Amino acid sequence: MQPTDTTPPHRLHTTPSWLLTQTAAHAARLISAALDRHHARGYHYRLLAALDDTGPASQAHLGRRSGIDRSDVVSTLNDLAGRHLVRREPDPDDRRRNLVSITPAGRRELTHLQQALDTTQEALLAPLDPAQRHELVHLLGILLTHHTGTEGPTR
Amino acid sequence: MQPTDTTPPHRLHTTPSWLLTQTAAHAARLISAALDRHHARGYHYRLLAALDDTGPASQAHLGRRSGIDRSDVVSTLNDLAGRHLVRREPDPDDRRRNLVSITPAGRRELTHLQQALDTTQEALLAPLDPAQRHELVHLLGILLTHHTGTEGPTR
DNA sequence: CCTATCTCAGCATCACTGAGATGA
DNA sequence: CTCATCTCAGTGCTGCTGAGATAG
Repeated sequence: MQPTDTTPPHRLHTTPSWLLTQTAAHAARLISAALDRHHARGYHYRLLAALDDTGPASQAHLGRRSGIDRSDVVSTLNDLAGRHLVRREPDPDDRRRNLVSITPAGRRELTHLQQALDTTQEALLAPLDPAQRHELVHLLGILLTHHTGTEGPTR
Repeated sequence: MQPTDTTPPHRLHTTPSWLLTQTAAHAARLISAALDRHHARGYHYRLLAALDDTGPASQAHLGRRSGIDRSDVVSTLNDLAGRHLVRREPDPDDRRRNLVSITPAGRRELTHLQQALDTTQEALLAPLDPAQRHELVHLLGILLTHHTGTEGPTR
């Protein structure tokens, strides 16, 4: 076995998209591990957070707010409702809709998840000083608003 | 439909891991679309690039160099070999191994893919000026080396 | 015996598509 | 009729695990 085995090719090492996806993959691993300890996945957190942020909403609305596909909102909500973390009721004003709201238990669970994720953010950004963290968030924000504005915002 | 429908929750808008994974998702979309026009996927490019960078190698070595799982190297190589972009031959010195090398056609294909990806990088970073691009690459590089050094390097 | 390599089969998360049923 | 909503089923890419066969 050669010693220089796991070195990534130089070509990739300076490619922005490579750095981006690799770093994101590491972040996702950290987050996935943290959520796993609470028997949750990313979608669970994102829906609970969206509900807590904006109050009860229809599923379509929730999906748009949390960036989760309409189809995945359904099954994730099935999970959450099964654990009594959210409540699903028909909207009296529009019977096509389900009005989804977070339960007290859901809010408690969200608090736990939030704490776990805060710790994870810290671990993720450990090697950066505050100014660098701010700069990173700033740059990513520019890219994200540019591309969400350019591509498919509503979908 | 309310006008403020697709606004992401503020909680997520300043979370580094959220920005990271969202931006990476957009990058992946762009890249996937670009590669699709050449009937390729990310794994195809990464293996061809690794082969072109480091010359013929065993599959296990290739997997480590390109960060692709041993299992996925196999099926991706099946694709590439089927299109005559790589050649697989038994290693005379170690009959457990396949020696994989890139063919001239593979090198041509890699050139096309590289051009498509270069264009995509440009589109991805469009809203950033050169200094900002450099800074982004710098910051991501710090995070990546930190976490690849901390977590599982060999695996 | 133990380890490395190659291969196949399967699972998981995230993202997405298509289609049907219901109701506005 | 058209459109939005909710739901189910299925696909795809990336990443990973387990197990078997082969060979060092």
